[in-house]
Amino acid sequence: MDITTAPTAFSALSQPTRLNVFRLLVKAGNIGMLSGELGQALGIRQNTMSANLAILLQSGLIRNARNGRTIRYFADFNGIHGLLAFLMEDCCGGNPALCEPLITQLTCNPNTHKEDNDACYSS
Amino acid sequence: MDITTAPTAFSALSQPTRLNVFRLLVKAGNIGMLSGELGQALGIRQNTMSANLAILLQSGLIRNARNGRTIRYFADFNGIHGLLAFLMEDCCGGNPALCEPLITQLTCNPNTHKEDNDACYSS
DNA sequence: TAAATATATCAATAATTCATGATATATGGA
DNA sequence: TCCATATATCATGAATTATTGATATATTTA
Repeated sequence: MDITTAPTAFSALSQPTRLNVFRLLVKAGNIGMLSGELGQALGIRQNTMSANLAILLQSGLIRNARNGRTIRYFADFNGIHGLLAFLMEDCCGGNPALCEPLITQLTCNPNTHKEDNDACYSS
Repeated sequence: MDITTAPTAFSALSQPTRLNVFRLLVKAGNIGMLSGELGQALGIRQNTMSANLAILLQSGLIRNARNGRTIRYFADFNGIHGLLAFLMEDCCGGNPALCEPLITQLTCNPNTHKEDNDACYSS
């Protein structure tokens, strides 16, 4: 993530439908949601949803996987982590070593093995 | 922060100059930077910088304070925290109580009293 | 009060983005 | 092979956004 790619990612989140989609996918975690489910949940027409999902995909904040006729979308926690780390770089008075693990915890990643990310799942 | 205000904040970060400004202010912490310093640091004309600062101000991600002829700008860590908390709401499999303190730590707030926010400053 | 400095506002044009209707592609089932 | 389902792509017009030159406002100093 750098100054050329980060604005694209923030732009992807700057539109209400796309932000709603993203938040639904964050909540859905590694279960994800189908394109049609997202459209139905948010009351968005098919082609509009498709176009907005394409913009989110290109931003690196979500990913997808086809399964038969359906395509399932997921939040991409690696991409989210990269974006937030870039945004908050050198926060806390220029001590990135301090903030980095906090960002990692914030964006706890259901795509990784559970044992790599216990903070996300332990009580 | 809600679905009507968050897109405005992400839109504010979706433009390279404004994202550079924001990151400089995050690094500057409670020292902040003058409008003119920001323009000089980034090579941006005066009125363009003023317009972009106004957009960031309206987003709630930065704040300012006039001091004589100059106006000093600061990252608004309360606003940042609100935005990221909204973005990542119910992350980690729907356990907001788990993620909330992580977001709080991520956006450690130099505006608050040090003793309220030790994680940001202790080694 | 007049000049200088720092920043904001205005008006206009150029560029970008958005939702939509129509259509195309991909897959599965009869 | 034909049809139905799920999703993507295309072209277009409307709306929004960005930058710029010019000018205005606020503050300090002479």
